[in-house]
Amino acid sequence: MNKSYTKAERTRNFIIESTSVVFNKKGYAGTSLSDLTKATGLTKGSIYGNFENKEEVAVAVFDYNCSRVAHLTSLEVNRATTCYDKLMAYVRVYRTIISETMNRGGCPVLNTATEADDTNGLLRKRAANAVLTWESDLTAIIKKGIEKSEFKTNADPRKIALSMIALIEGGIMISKVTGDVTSMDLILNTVETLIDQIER
Amino acid sequence: MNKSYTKAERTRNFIIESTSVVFNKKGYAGTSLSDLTKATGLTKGSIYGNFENKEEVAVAVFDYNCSRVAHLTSLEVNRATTCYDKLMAYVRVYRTIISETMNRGGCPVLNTATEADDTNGLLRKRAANAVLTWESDLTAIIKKGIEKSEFKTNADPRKIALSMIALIEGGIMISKVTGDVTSMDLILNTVETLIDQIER
DNA sequence: ACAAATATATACCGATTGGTATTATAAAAA
DNA sequence: TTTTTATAATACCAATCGGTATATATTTGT
Repeated sequence: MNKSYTKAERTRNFIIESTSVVFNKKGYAGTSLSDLTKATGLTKGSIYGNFENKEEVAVAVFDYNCSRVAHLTSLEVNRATTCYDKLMAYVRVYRTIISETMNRGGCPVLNTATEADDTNGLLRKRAANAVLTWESDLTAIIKKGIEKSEFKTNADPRKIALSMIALIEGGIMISKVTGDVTSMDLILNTVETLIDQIER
Repeated sequence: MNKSYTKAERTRNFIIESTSVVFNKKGYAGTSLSDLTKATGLTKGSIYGNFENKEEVAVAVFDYNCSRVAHLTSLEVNRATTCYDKLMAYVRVYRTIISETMNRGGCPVLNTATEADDTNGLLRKRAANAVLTWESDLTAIIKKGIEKSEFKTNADPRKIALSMIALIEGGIMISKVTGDVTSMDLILNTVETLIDQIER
């Protein structure tokens, strides 16, 4: 009975997965229902049988796109033992996934944040939450690093956390729009320097 | 005869100025012709008498929005005498205009880059060019600073330039989506540190 | 295997999209 | 001031938009 996914659940996931790239590339306003039927091979009726409206698909897709990155990140962060290495894990992850990220339309957080901040409250809140969660994850690591005397006591956790996020997101934007991955590489070097500088 | 602007030129500029915010907030795909008639008080016929299509308005608006920031920046940069102070001028400018930038829908380069990179070649190229120009402006200042022995000889101009841009653009995204200006403030502190560290 | 329940496809809806002739009006040149 | 030219408004176009009611398959529990 509940040993397997129901048909609806599988279709729902299928819709989410097969529209995840088109939504991330074209954005919420730029993606039409016909884009969704084209990407899935399903009809409008089938999509609206599993989702209330276009917005609900977009939100589910945003969550999915974020969870993909979050999964890879937590995998690498949890593997690291020291706080220093946990911070460096973020750099490693983004060095690894930058090419794939660019092929999939860029960072979903950046894309959704810039599109939705003035147009769609639901998506804006979702993107804001992703940023704030990321920030608190990083500050937690830095604070613990200070406690464990890995990091200097005068390090500003929020400043470091926000600067890391800004560098990574800004770097994706630059590399993506210019089509030059070396930009991201140099910017990630700066992130490493930033981390090195709070080491005791 | 050419002492004043022709009617068409004035209308063109009027359309650009009065749609500059709505385009920056809603994006290219999200802005409809009816948004343009609403913002201008003009009719479709009038707009299409001065522009070929919606894309041409969007491109002109992008140029206008960029020139606004570029003007303020060059004013502050040209006032500065040392290369160190020229770099710091960027921080001063963004500290000053962050609130207004947020009210006007965010940074046009960031917005256009993230929306157009996979959807609109013309706008993508425009945004890419804005980033590359900004990069070369900054690297020129840093290189000159190295020549003049203001900056360390081992400073990597492109790395510093790209990191400054990434921090500023990422900072705008974070502050805008979370509605918290203090984020941008802390991130601009990191930009200052970055500049301080290449000083001899 | 068979009903009941669920999921998908078909066909349609009014509204809005970007865009265009054509008509009316206002500005420039004579 | 009149005539010519350039500009703006009106009215319209097919296509597409997001969304829905209904009919048809397809799962699912029995």
